[in-house]
Amino acid sequence: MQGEAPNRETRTRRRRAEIVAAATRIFAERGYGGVGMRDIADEVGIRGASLYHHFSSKEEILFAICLTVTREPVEQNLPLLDAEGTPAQRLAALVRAHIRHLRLRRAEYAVGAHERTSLTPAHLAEVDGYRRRYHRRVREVLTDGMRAGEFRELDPTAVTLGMLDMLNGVSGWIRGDSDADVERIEETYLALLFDGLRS
Amino acid sequence: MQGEAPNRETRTRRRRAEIVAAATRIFAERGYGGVGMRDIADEVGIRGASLYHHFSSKEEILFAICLTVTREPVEQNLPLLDAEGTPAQRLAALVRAHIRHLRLRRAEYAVGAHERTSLTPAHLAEVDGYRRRYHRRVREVLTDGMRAGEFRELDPTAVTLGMLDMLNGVSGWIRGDSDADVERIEETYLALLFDGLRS
DNA sequence: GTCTATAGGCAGATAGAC
DNA sequence: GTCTATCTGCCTATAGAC
Repeated sequence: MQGEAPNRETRTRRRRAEIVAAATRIFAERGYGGVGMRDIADEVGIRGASLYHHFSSKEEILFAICLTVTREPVEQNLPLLDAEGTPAQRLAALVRAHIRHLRLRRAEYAVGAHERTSLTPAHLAEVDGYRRRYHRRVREVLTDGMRAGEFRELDPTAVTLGMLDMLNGVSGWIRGDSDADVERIEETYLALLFDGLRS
Repeated sequence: MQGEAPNRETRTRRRRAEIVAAATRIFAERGYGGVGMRDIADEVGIRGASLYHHFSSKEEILFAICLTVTREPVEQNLPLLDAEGTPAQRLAALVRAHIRHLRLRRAEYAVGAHERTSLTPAHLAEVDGYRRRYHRRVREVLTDGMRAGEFRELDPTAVTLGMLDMLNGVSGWIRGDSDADVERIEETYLALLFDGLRS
């Protein structure tokens, strides 16, 4: 049933999400090292010590942020590469989905890009696992397209890295732009990636 | 005269450069917040307090690092856009120069990209001034090329941002690669930017 | 689940001798 | 220019009441 009063578990989960959202905002502004647990707590409206009921450490909060920008793209965007269509069509769908997801989670992307070095080695390894999986699958589609003659023969690893750096970089400058602005970014990036600058 | 014993001023400048180099290495590894003044001093072989003879704060060291990756490209790469040749030829020269400078200073680029939020507002403004100047001049050449019909009509701002994000992203994954590897990156990126993926 | 209170440690920075 | 010694404050995390 929908619309019922949320049970205890749901309320706890909501609080967790609220903490992660608050931390994301201020980590993005001032950096992980420049933000204290008290700052996060203030933003949520509770005391610093209360955060430890939800997370065992500050780094666990950062880990949660980093996971959403590496696991979600694997789960939500990669399936588009398994759909029907030519490699170019499927890659274009992924580019669009990538930019849209990034727009939805732009602060999380910015934090993930800048603060990875503050993760514990174990957490960094897990995050990087998702990242590598994403890169590998993109590279595969590029290679498929080259074999099929749809793409020109270029170093697929360098193209994957360049393309994803270009896409992820959007999190560094995109603002709360309108849908129209985001669509223009998509069109420009697709045109640049597929057909290049030269007329 | 060359080869003379360095005077006092030169020795002091050398020490400053040594400190910046050491700080760059460990900031890149562990992040600005994860590194203490004692860590930097250890790397140089002096005591923490001695650093304050050369820099008035930890943030001043970060500022020095950030300046080298924003001022040097303006001074060394931008003049290539004023040389002879078509916009495409001049832009290609800039792309090559950008990648080569970035390779030389890859740790500095990585630190500059990740730790800008830890700069004071005044220092951030100065660093961003160079960055904006670089972006503006690149956008101008793109616009020139579009007007001349050499480039396709695309949003020049989005292309500038995408292109520079792609280039700067190289600092995140390039290792001490051979000249041949770096040249392959240059060729792949130029091909992708100018002619795109589609065969 | 949130609070008050505080432990415990570490970091940036300074003073002043050599 | 580098040292030893130290101040001062902040920050993560814990203990235990409500």
